[in-house]
Amino acid sequence: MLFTGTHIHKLDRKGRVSVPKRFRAALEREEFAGIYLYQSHKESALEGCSESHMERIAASLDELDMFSDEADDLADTILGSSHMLPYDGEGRIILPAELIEYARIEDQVAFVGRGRTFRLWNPDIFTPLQDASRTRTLNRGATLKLKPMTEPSNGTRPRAPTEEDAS
Amino acid sequence: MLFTGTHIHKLDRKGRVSVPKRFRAALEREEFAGIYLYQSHKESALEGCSESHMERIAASLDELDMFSDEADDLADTILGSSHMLPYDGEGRIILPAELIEYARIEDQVAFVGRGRTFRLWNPDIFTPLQDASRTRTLNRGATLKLKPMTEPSNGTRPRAPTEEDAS
DNA sequence: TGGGAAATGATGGGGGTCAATGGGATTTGA
DNA sequence: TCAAATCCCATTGACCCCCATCATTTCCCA
Repeated sequence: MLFTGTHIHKLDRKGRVSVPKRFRAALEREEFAGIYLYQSHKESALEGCSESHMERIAASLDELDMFSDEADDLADTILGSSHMLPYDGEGRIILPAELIEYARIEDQVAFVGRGRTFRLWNPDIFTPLQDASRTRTLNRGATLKLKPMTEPSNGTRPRAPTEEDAS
Repeated sequence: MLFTGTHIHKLDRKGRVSVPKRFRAALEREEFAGIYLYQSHKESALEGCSESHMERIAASLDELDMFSDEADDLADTILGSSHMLPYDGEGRIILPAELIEYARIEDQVAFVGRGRTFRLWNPDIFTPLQDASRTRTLNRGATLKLKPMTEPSNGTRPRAPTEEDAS
């Protein structure tokens, strides 16, 4: 299952926000009923993913040289600052104050699908960035080279940086 | 199965439009009963595809360097702006207001087949473009080089790698 | 081959259901 | 014992299920 689309939901005065039904559906096979969030290191946004994806990240970090600066930094920024957020009975999470502040979220939250992961934004910040993104894509004449069809991926393949099928 | 031909359907006052029977037939093996739509970067049109095609797009993005600017932009413009639209019992979808506005659709929608994908247009905009494009093709004396046939086709073999783009 | 019947696809619209939201009550943990 | 987290229930409005009708095409048989 993929995370797609942009869904804008309200942050209530208790700091709760509904996770879009479509995203919950994409996660319903997960053992943990909830999501993981951590600060994006590049954007004023939050990165979100499933428990199994978080395990994949941890496994990838394991493979980096254990004492490299890069592994240290990634471990700190991702694993160290990640929050495990369970749903309440209505499929909402409580957004920790630290994350609200980091992403400069006010009364609305945009859930933006990115395939295997998603991001949370203040919609007022995201919308202009998305427009800029679209313009750059157009100017760049970017085309996406599609992979050959394979059987439906279940996302369990470790993300080793291989160069296979560079069609 | 391929998407072929141009089919003009009516957008009703609830914002619904029937997906052409031929297109639904091309998708009937999909797990998700519906289509994906997103804004074309190049045209005043909407791009449409199947769930498995969207999975392919996501998988291809996964292979680009995860933190590259280009992958980011494509994720925002395709995955972030895509809409997953299920059929109702009669094979119709609800066209989101955002997409209606983007493609300047009024009371009719043209579904135009493009092989593995298709596009949605306001027919008043598409028809003149189609005429122009046909004229250009004729003047250019364009020919299409066909790929050789591969083994006895019974339709069950996974497709050979293609270079088609996601524009 | 023509015409009428039947099947199928497209369109219109009513109403029930459920996702999103708000807020009170209860429990938990420091 | 207080504050925060969780549970629970109410509200509302968008979406989806259902059915009825209309338009085409297909089929069948004279």
